[in-house]
Amino acid sequence: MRYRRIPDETIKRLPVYLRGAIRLAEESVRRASSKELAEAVGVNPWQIRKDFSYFGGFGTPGVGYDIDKLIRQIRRILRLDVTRRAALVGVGNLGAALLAFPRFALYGLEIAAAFDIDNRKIGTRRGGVVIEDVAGLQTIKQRGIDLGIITVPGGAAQEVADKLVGVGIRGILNFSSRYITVPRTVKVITIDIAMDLARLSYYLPSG
Amino acid sequence: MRYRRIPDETIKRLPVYLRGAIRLAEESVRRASSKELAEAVGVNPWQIRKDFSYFGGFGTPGVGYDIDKLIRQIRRILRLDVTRRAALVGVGNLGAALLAFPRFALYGLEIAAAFDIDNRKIGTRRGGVVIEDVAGLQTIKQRGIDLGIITVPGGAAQEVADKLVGVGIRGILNFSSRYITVPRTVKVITIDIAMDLARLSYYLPSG
DNA sequence: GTTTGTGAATAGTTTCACAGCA
DNA sequence: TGCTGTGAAACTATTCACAAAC
Repeated sequence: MRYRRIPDETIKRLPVYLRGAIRLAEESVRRASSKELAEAVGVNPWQIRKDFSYFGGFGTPGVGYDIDKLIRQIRRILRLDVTRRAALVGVGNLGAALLAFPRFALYGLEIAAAFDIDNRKIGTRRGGVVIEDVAGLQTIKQRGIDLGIITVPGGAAQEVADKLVGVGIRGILNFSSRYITVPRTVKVITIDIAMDLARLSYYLPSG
Repeated sequence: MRYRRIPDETIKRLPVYLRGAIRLAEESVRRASSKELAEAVGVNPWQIRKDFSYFGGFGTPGVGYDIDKLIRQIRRILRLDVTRRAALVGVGNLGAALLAFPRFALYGLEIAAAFDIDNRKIGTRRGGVVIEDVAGLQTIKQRGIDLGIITVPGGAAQEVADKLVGVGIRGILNFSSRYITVPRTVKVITIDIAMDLARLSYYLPSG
């Protein structure tokens, strides 16, 4: 395998493969060919093989992929072999739902702290964490947190992002309705649910 | 403008432009150049101009883009000029949060019905709709609903997708942890929050 | 002078086809 | 024989540079 830059699209698919592999493992599947994997995750076989080839290939010719090994390898590439801790800012409806979200642990993720500005919420418990005043954001780096989740209203998003960057966060998941500006060293992934639903509308047959 | 197939990536950016334009309108901005728009939405100017050019171009050379006209045009392209109605299936934490989500109306979207299998939830009101038994899914097409939102646990996702497709839904937003198989005439957009957080981990500086 | 719209050039991604290994 | 890994080909998307419009 010669070195080539790894396509961003490949990185986007790795969690999809991980999710599929974990599910197969739960169903006690030990081995799968790229064709079988393809069926489980909805990506075609040659795409899967190509993606894995960027990392040297995980499979055995004539046999396929060992599911447990695959899970370990993808976890390692995504740096999820050690549990990643995230801080969530903004415990509204969506924020509270994420705090109660059961799926994070499966991927080696944990929401380890939650912050809000509402005094009525501060000090109360939600899904395993006690909600803190945003002033406490200062402390998150010492607490081993290196991901931020923004679930505040659009108007407050940039300010929160600045704070997160200020305390040394390098990765932000932004659920707010605003585009946020950060230094180039910080990676932002945006999830705007309303926007995705809006996009879906485009594909509908006219009428 | 010669006809060319519209890139999928362009379609993905249209809601981003719409979101940015709506925000500028709220701030009473009447006109913006591609450069100003670029700053507001985080996409570079030539990309914006190219994207708009697929639809014939919306601007005036030497002047820029009229914000109100831009909003109308993008709404029309995304077929959001008439309010789109969606049915949500699975009123758990995430489902309930989406029912209370304020942002949909801005894009001409409305969650017009919610379904669950839990008798304790059925009949109760959440964010403007009364939760119905999933058996009632049969009726949604008559009620002018043509989008589906799946917020059920992974194990039930395919079954719900089949039901939605069975009653004539052509667009599905899938929040579940499973890849779902649908006929080619149906468009599925997947949002897996845990997966996106997992991907974010990859971009973190090692340590 | 300013800013759009777009063909051409560049860059990036997917698909193919098959050599090579189990 | 069956399946992986990968160079090369085909395709798709982004960036550039500038003519045309205001």
